[in-house]
Amino acid sequence: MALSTKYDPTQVEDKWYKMWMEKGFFHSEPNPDKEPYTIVIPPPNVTGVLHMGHMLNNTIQDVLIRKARMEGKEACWVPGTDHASIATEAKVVRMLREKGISKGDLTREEFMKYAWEWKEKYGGIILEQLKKLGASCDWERTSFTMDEGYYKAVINVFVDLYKKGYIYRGLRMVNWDVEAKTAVSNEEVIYKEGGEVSKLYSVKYSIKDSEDVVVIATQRPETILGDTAIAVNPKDERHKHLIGKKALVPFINREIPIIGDDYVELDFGTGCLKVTPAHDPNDYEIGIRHNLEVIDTIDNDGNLNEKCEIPAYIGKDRFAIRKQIVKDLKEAGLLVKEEDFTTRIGRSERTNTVIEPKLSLQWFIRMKDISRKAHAAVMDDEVLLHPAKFKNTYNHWMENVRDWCISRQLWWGQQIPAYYFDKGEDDFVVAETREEALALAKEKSGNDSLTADDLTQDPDVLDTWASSWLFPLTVFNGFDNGFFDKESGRILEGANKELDYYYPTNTLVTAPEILFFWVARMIIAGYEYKGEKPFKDVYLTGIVRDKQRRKMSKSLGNSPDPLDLIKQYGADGVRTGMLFSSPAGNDLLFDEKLCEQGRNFANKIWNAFRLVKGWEVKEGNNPENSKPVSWFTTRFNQTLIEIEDHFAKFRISDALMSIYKLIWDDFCSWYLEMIKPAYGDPVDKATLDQTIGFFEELMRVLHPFMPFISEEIWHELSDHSENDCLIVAAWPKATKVDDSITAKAGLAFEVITNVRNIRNAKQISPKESLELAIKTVDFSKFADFTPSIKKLANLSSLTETQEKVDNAASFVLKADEFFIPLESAIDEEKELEELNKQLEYTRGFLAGVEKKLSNERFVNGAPPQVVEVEKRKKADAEAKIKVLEESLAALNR
RNA sequence: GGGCGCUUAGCUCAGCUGGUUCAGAGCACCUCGUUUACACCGAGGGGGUCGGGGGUUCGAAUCCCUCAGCGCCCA
Repeated sequence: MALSTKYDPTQVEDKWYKMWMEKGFFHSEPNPDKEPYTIVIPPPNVTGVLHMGHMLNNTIQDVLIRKARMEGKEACWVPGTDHASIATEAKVVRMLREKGISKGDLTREEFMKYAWEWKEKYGGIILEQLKKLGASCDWERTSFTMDEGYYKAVINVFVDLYKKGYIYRGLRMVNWDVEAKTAVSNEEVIYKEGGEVSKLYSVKYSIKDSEDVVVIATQRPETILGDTAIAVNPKDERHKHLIGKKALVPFINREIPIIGDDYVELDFGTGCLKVTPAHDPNDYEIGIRHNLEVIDTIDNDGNLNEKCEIPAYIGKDRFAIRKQIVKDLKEAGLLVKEEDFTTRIGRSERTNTVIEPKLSLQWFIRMKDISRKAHAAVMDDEVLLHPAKFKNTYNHWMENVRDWCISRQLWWGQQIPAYYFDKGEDDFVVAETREEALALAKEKSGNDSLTADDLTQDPDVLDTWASSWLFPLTVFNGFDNGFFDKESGRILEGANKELDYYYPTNTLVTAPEILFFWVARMIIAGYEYKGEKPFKDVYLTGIVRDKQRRKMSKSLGNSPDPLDLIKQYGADGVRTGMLFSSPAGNDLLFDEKLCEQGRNFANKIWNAFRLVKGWEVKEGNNPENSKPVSWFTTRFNQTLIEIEDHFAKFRISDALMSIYKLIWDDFCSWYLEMIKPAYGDPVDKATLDQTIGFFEELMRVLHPFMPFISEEIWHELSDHSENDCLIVAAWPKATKVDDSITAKAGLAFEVITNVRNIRNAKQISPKESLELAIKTVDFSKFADFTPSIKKLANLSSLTETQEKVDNAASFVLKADEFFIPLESAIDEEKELEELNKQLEYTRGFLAGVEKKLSNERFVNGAPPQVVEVEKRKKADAEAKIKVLEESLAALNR
């Protein structure tokens, strides 16, 4: 059999993924005999394609779920996608525009048809791509946040929260596009680089019952008529005497208070700020702080309305009025100054029109009470955040939790189930269906003649997070009929087999940037509806950045295509590369070299497999190999314990590094070299069986990280029946082993390294065998590994000596002296130099230890074992110094 | 402006409640090597007074104070 010296993942990976799918290894059903282990995927946006963040995130989830599966748990990883209302709607609108269709020309139903078509076409891309990565999701459970059942769940919850009094309508500043006559999200507002040229006007307001005036600076004089205060900084010596007085709005002479507020910057404009709560987000905040009146003078189409109180302005465009009012102010002698000014102006991505900040009625969830349990859960470690530093951040957010605005002026999403039966602010009802709404509306209005046609459903949809916060409940149909009790507003216990079995899930793996948007809210929903946390552990990954620390993004073009990477390095290589440098919560500075390292690792494993597979076998055993075998058994078990510890602490990259070193260093560099038969010789059956056994154990431990190559080698190493796949093989359990052998092996390795070092220093070929003589009081301690030392250091003999050996290279370990006789004369000069260097270092070391030991307070104060260690260090150093001094004396003779 | 966090080898980072994991790992680097599983490799090696200063302690990368620089979140 001629196996390639290079491992080729392309064939192997597709083959095994297909096989795993066919055999249904990914699928889970509730099984009372097994402990469940559940992960719900952070559902990727339907608009997206796979990016490096997904790669990292899903690799970690796959590692966890595969390990759990091997541990014999009922492992269930639920995949899904998120409808991402803003992003998706923007994409669909753009797609339509390219076709020459404007959203405004479509009915809601027509638009939704296009949107669904778009979703069907592109919405599953990421999930398909995840399969290339090896993600072992239970694809039969794939969920989408706008699925029929999911949609209903979201509506159920809205109605329920409304009934419980958590939902209310309130004012909020939105970005209003006066041309499209719609609110747009922050993401859809474009700010031109470097700002836009505008003017800053200084305008005189008179002060009531006084000859004084106050001069304010404004960019938007057309909003003067909506002013409800003038603010100055209370620290401002120039103006603070004005606080408490009243100013008069130009032309209409409305009295407005002069207030003090820190928001006002002393050196901007005149230091006096006109406050127009209806037309500026900051002014709105000031308005709330000072309880100011809100006067909305601009209509939805951008024209001034009757609230401006000046008939000549009513019905005219805001920018026309800006010109007009500047002229009027000038004529009235109220305009003090007019200067050029560069400012940040937001324009609508869709229409390029200047965004009008506009107050509108939105839906909110009152957060304080509903989040109380979720807050405590994290603080009390009921839900564990990894790394724990995020507990602080979480605490801070929860303590200052703000009400959540859940309405969005969009169509793609769950339409808010509120129905208006008249124009008044309170003339609405909330119900799951129009029929129920009608009944409620009749009752509320007292008008029994209302018909379904008289009801108008709120056109807005819910924030996407207001659906995805239900994800861990909804993927198990938590709100379906029969499972959700509408009276109590609780999910029933014992009714839903799946939810009862899988919930709470075990681990959530996600990015810290959505700790509040998503994670906190899932915890809130979990306690509100199930009375139980949604997950036990939250693993927060870092952000994948490029080498310049920039976040990898498509728009920057600094992100490699993950599928290209997989083609180049194999999924195993890329997974390993992602994990190599990603401690929890730390950003990952991605470098393709990491994937290369992963690929090289796969190749290393492959070649170890080729070696073992290539040996001829003879019956019997080889006693010389028994110590190497016990040594590796010990190393394996020690490492396994280490790995379990890393996993318990969610240190996935450390766990991987432990395996990496176990395979590369311990198994390949030491163990295989020790038991390897001479070229052309067969291996004895006992050693081969042991070695194959080790290899299989290594593949088990490797499998969660590199599922493909491990599965491939598993089947090639020995005969496994068709269903005996590594993916469902048992995870090894650490057993108690003899640790003393590692010290003996360690000594042997040290000897080998020193001999090799001498070879290197003296330019002696590894092919040339050497003799080694040891001057020691206990020669027997080398016995166990003598064959290994001879083999790996290429020694023709290893003997004990009572005397120093002349004309030999030498080295010292503790009190033992090692001699390698050389044919050519040794360079005494160099030898002296080397010995002196070592002596100097050891004397310095000894001095330090002695200083410590002569300190009475150390000897009395430190724990006995610490003092003991120092004493041993002292003895070792003294012995070594003695040997070194003797060697020097011999050389100087 | 409020809050959180970071600074350890050229790079990316470990280092939990102070003392044998105490100065570490991986990568990169340097020297030698086409030897018989692997050059996607092997053998060996160099490199940091743990951001600066002060303090607590017998003992500090680790605890406290302070200064400097950086990052993130919220406004």
